[in-house]
Amino acid sequence: MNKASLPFLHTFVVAAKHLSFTKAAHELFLTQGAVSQQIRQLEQRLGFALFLRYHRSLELTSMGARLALHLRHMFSDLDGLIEELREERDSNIITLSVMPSLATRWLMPRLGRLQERYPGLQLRIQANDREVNFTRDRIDAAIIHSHLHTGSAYTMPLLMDKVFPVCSPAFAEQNQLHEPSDLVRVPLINDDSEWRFFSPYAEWEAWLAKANVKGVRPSRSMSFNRGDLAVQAALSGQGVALGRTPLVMDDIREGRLLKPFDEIYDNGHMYLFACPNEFREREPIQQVLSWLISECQSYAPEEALA
Amino acid sequence: MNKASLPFLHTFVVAAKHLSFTKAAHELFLTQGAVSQQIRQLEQRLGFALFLRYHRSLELTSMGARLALHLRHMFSDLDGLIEELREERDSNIITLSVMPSLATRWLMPRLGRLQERYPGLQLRIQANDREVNFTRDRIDAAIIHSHLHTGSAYTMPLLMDKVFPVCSPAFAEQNQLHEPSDLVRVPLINDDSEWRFFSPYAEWEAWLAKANVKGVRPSRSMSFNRGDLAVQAALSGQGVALGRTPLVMDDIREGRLLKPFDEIYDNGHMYLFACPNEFREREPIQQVLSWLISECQSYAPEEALA
DNA sequence: CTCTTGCATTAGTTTAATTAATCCTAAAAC
DNA sequence: GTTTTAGGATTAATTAAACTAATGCAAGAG
Repeated sequence: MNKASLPFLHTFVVAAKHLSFTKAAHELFLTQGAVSQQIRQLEQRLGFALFLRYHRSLELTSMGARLALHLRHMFSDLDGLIEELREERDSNIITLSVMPSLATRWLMPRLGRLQERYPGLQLRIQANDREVNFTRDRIDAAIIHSHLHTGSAYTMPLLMDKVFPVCSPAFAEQNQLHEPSDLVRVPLINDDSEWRFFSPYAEWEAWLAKANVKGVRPSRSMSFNRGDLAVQAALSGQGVALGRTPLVMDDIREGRLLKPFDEIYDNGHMYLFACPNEFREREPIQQVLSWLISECQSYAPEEALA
Repeated sequence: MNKASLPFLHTFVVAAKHLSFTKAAHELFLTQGAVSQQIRQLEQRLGFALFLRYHRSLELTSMGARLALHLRHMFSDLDGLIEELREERDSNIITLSVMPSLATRWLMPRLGRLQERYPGLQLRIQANDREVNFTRDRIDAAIIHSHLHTGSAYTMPLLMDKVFPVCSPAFAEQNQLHEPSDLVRVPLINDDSEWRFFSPYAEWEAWLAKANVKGVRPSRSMSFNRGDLAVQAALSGQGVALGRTPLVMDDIREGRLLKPFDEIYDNGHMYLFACPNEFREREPIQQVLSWLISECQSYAPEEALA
């Protein structure tokens, strides 16, 4: 295939539709001669005939017919995609990908304020555990859990992700939790949503090491594959869960959860806003981001967990 | 989509591959400026950006990335099809579509002589009941069963298709079949491969009417959905089948089947060779056709059934 | 601070497609 | 049988477009 032949293919499709160079020329705002020449050149380059020329009529060869069919679909698919991409550009609907745990325990309770601030904004939340891929997925932006910089996308830090045990106030009272070594006596609730197969208890182990606790085996505990379920279990007094700041800050501030020890394990991760570089300037993206930032500042985790 | 943008799409794919206008220009034997302009124009016409330009590097926008992906597949599919069509043109392998009944009872026994005559010829028989469609199917030629002219393809009559009862000699003897009305006493074998739902016994009824036989109900007989099976049943003495000339001529000539009555029903159909007009001149098609014609002449049904 | 690299831009050139006019053929009309 | 007509082929001349080459610019490397 020669690149130069490409526009001729369009002419060919039109000619094949009409089975007439004259009519095709009219549709394409060309002269009959131009169409005739384009088709002739195309046939030369392809190496096979597309039309059978009769007295005053044309017929597609079987190759020509198959090529025309293919091209019709090709062009309409291409038009479809371009139309789709154009609509995307104009759309006010932002699709935001968020991890399910953060979505339920942090984003959802706050979404009302976003609507208050930007009533025209249409946000679609896509709760998803997969790592985001802006090329593959139809996503405008995401809140990701990662180190500072990730790939080529634009990122903006939102929330520090620190890790520490939490439980319900009643549970702490009942089990006399005063110092980390008291954990030996109680059920530990684990969140294995990340690194599930490689090292499901890594965070507990890291925290226990930091707190210098020996002899506690997190593996005897109950385990959930979603962070919010682990918190939920702690809330209902099932045991001690390892909370991450954003997932438990509201509950701690409002007294439903308790942070019985001071030790904090900082895994170096954070929650980041991310979007393709070229989306950074889009108004609805800016609105979402500026709202997220103000939301994170006014309810800073440090404050809540002091 | 503008027709004029089409060649630019190719440039875009190459530029997206290299993420460099300079390298793309090199691959395309153009200057860097030409690529730059093409991409700019393309972006204008599409209405959205394809690349993010940085200091000394490019990045695809998410729209650009999706478009590039689509186009890569599109071009490779197109190349694939064109390659396929070219191979077809050069190929010596002829695919001939034939109805299964004619294939087994007429064509197969003769194919040896074709190989003798044209040892280099490669023939692929595609036994198929569907009506052929040279645009849809990958078929070079066909033997069809029809009236004289059919559509726009090139056709050449091969064999008259006349219809008359046949049975094995032993069966005729046993059942004393002398005149058509004797059929009242014996099982009739039906071939409902055509018109199965509309009027499965049409041909028997037509023949019986022609022979002026009353009171014979073909519907009580056994029925096959393939003409060759009906003949096979007659050969093995199951009853009287309605033979069509080409399917039974060999068996009659060699005494395995008998034509007990003189009446013949001519349904106006015939077996025709058919191929797309543009294939008429291809050497292997000519060989097949000339062999078919000579085969039909040297073993003319009239002769065999005199 | 200078050099290099790579994209953008522009005016000018070159290439290629398009037109317009004519030719040709076969079918339809007369 | 002759004429007319319709539609594709062909050609030289025109026009439009793409491309080049040169320059500018900005950022990162040395």
